[in-house]
Amino acid sequence: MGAVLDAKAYASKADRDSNRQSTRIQTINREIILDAAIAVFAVHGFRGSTVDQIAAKAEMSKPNLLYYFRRKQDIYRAVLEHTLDDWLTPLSAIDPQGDPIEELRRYITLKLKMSAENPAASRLFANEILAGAPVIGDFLKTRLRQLVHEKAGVIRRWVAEGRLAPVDPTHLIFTVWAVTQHYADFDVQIRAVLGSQIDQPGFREQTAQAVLTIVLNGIRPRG
Amino acid sequence: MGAVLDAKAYASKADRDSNRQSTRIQTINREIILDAAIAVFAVHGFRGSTVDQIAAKAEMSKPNLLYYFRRKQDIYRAVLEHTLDDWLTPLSAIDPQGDPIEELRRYITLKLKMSAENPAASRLFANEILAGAPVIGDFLKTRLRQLVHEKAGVIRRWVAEGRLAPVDPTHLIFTVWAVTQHYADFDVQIRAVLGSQIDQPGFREQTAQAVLTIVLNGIRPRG
DNA sequence: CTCTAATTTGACCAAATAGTCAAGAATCTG
DNA sequence: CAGATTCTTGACTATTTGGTCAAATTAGAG
Repeated sequence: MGAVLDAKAYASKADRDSNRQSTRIQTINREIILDAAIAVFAVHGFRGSTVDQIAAKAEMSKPNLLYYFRRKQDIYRAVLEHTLDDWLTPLSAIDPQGDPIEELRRYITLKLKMSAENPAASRLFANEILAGAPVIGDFLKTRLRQLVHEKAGVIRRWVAEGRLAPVDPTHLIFTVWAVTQHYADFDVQIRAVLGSQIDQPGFREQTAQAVLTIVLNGIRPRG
Repeated sequence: MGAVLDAKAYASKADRDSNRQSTRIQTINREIILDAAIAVFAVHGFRGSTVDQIAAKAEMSKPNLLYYFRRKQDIYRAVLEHTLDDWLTPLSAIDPQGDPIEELRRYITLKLKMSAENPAASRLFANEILAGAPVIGDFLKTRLRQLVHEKAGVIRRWVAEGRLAPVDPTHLIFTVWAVTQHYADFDVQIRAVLGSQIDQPGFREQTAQAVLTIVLNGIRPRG
């Protein structure tokens, strides 16, 4: 898929030195920085995060970090860029030729899995959206919008063919997003309510089962 | 219900002067400040918001604002306190004696209404939770936890009596929270995807209808 | 109206923060 | 190994930010 957000001038000193290929150290350190940055931005958002925090988490001096990404904004954009594609893949993968219930089951399961395995990515988006989507706003209005319209069309066709109960396709997609995001973003709240049982093996499967029961039975056509 | 979070020393100069009653001006200005503060904190969270922003939105000088709330923390706590009770009321109101489907329909409808009418409150919580619930953590682990356990018990009984399809009660509550919060917190994303249709009259009813269809049909026992 | 207490604010301070820079250290290339 | 390049960092600057304070203004009680 490639560059999702508009490339912004030059991100670093290394970049500015013509478009030479990245060195080994550059590759390693950029990865380290992005990993540290997503953890920090996910908790406090862009405004609430500091370059020092990211540098500390990356175990790197601040000037060194700024050697790879000249400005805080550049780190932030890079992190979003780095995560955005992955986030859309599950929806893209819904297959119009497949079995409706099976496709949606797979979609929900995959989304829940991603939320569980990479909650920081989910929280990063949540923060960006809460702040008014200053960086990914255009992306939402173009790429995301188009993808949702496309997949809503698929679901609408399934409904028309009687293979799904009558349901508003867009709101169905929103509902799935809502629930899957929730388990990542509100993890602290869920932990507070459930206590230790969240760490028991099988909790994830149990969650998936419960969500699938609620959502799928709601859209499955009555016998 | 009263004080939800632990009172923290004295919030303001006025408070410190013994527990004299609030003056007219105090009442007005505290209200103005809290209104301004919720709008600011809802967008950028605690760390990302500045006292100057709040003062500007309240059309008040910063020292004047700090005359009513001595520290940024105090404003933040007051805003959360001010909102927390309202947020729980709908769940509290679920009546074990009522009709299951009717009770849940009312709960979901009310939650959606609150999200639509006061999205800032919803986003304030979202930010607090994303930041790790530093302030309301205790509240979540005590009051919220207890309330959820109680209402989960009610739902479990309904299921046992065959008045609801088999469903995990806690996950059902989480699902409802997820969806209702989503329409407030991710408003920007929803707007980006739907475009202008979100502002058409009847959109809220349409949303409620769609959500109720998905969730309720999923838990309604099959004929 | 007068006196007191409450309210308001300009000017200020210390700490935090984004970002710079020059010089030293490590790495790579031939 | 030698020279060039890349990488790293201590020390620094300008700006932002949370919070203070004394003095001026306004509101309220009698």
